[in-house]
Amino acid sequence: MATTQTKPAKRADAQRNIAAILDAGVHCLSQNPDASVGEIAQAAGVGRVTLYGHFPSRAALVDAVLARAIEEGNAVLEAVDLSGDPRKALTRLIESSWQLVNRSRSLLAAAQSTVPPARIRSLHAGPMERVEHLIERGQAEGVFRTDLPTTWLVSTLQFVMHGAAEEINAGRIDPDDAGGFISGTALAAFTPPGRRVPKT
Amino acid sequence: MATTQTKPAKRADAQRNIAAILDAGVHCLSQNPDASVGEIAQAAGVGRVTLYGHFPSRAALVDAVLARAIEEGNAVLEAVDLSGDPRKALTRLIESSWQLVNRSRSLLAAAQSTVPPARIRSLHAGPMERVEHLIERGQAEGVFRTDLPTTWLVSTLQFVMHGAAEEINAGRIDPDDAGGFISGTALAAFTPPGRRVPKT
DNA sequence: AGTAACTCGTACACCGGTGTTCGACAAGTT
DNA sequence: AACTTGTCGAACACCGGTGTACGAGTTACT
Repeated sequence: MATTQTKPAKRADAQRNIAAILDAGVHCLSQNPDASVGEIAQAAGVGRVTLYGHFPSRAALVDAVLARAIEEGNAVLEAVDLSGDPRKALTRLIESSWQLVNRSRSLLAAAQSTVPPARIRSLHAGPMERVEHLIERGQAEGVFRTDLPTTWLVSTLQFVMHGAAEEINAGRIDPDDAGGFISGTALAAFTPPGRRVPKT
Repeated sequence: MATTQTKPAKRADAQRNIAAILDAGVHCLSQNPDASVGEIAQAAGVGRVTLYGHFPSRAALVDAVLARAIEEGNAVLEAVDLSGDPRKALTRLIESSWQLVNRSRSLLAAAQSTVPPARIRSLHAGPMERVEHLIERGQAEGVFRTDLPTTWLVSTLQFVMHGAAEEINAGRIDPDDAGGFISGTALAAFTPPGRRVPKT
């Protein structure tokens, strides 16, 4: 027994490489969801075998990459002020969120074909919860509709953000416009029937 | 000269098989976008070789399947009455559309990885145009917002429908609810800022 | 009935990706 | 300096999918 020596402590060298692989992973998979292990290893400036030394399979790699990306995104989102008028707060949240979504769009596609859906959802739990609470507060204050389930409203916001990302990627809308389009659409969509849609 | 004999007229037998392959194609690809040629052939009750006799490559097959599915959907949509109050008309159109979208969702995913994007868009031109005209009419009559581009509104509708399909497929919402959710969301999203969101 | 069109199964070559093994070598830890 | 831990490249077996070739057997047209 003595000191719980379960951790032989990875060598500094190895840690650097793991980080490089993760970086390369998010980079490659963000451009092509079907990027091969070889490509990623090469982009990381590392041998393919070395990569397998750290990640037992492609699936494990994708999982790790996704997890890190979401964790980072979650950290960014924590900085957003969600107090005050829920509509204003939502706008702020969207402004920060949609770019994250845009970047990791292709990565998510990669994950969907390798990582089990349950795992993906659990990874998304953090960010998800944040939006959900905000929307619930807005509903309680009467500025967001209650005739549709909260979860549907959350989903709707996701659809629109993901869709906007695709439109940008296809060159059909200007990235600078996206934020305004998304919040304009979401704010209107969340307005309770019978009430006026807020201006801009 | 004489009778334009460019068509040796396929044998009846062959036509039946082609139809069976197309049917099996839409069926298989709707469940798994990565369905192999072998699977499809088997589902059609046909040898793999026979399939290759009619479609030179997997890509050509997917293209044909998608084209037929869209053409059929388009025919269904033509029956929808788009006159009268644009909001009511939109509700009707959604009611007919979203189920089509739901069915061919996975098929579209299949196409996206094999058929060039330009081709996909041109296939979608028909249905797309229909929604677009309706929205434009609504904008002209002042019941739909004009502060966002028409194309964005069209896209938004698509996002929400596709998203709803995913939610159903994941078992998170009841198929019977979907139609109401989608039109409720879209109608609110299309309402001009400063005006009241229509009830139900 | 005769002929052309079509189908079928098996078998094959090919490709690209995955995951593993090996032995030589460098880099870090103590 | 000694030793453990990683790294590297090449080579390999394996898998599943695509597309082709062949030859024998059926099915539809006229």
